[in-house]
Amino acid sequence: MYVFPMKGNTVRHPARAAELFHALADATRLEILDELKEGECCVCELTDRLQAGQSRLSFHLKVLKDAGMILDRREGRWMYYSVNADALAELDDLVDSLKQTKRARRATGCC
Amino acid sequence: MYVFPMKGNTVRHPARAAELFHALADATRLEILDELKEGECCVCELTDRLQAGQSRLSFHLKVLKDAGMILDRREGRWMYYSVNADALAELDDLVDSLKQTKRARRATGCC
DNA sequence: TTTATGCATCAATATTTATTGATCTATTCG
DNA sequence: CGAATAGATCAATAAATATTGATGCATAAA
Repeated sequence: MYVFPMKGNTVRHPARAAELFHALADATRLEILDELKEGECCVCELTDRLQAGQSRLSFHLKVLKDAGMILDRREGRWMYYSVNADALAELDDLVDSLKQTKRARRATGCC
Repeated sequence: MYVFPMKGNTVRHPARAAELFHALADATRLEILDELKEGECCVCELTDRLQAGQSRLSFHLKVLKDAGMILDRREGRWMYYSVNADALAELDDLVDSLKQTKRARRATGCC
């Protein structure tokens, strides 16, 4: 399981980077994120919008949540999910690190 | 299989986005990319550097190549692999699109 | 033209991930 | 309280991925 903050790169944290990318490596999960980024939303609303079964969505929501991509919040009997902005920032860092050579990383003193 | 250019976002191309993220969703493949970004490199050198079997590396190199993440070039009996800069740009676009709301996309006229 | 090398590909297997329907839990409302 | 609802979790199965060793195909050297 991940621990924030995870400022860093794929060299130092390949397993964590893989987990984050894995969470994004599924069309259903990307569609969930596309819904959530419009604003937080409960599962029953997602089942309507994405025409997907409840247990299927719960499964994918769990993958996203375990990877830290989304946050959840209970309100009565509803669970509201939302995109985790920290994870998006982490993703930016990871993608940047894919572009940096060792030399560049040494230069910036990062990792 | 992907087709460049794939300027766009996860909303329009969730399957392609998933393919690209999937290619990155494995620690071995990330380590391969970390090597390749220092410069192009043949398989036999990767087996040394990553202490991994040849067929295993060939498998992962194929995943990366099919996703468009890397390019290959034959020279004599060696295959040289390198990072595909276009794919890194595409990845940037995808990550950006994860952050954009529909409203924002409409505003920029992108997709 | 034989032999060796680099690497792709295959076959078998193991492991992981995804889907479906069923069940369980928590919460709310009568 | 009991009934209804939202959603997590489980069990069974299916499907996709990964690993290993073997085989095959080019290229190159002898």
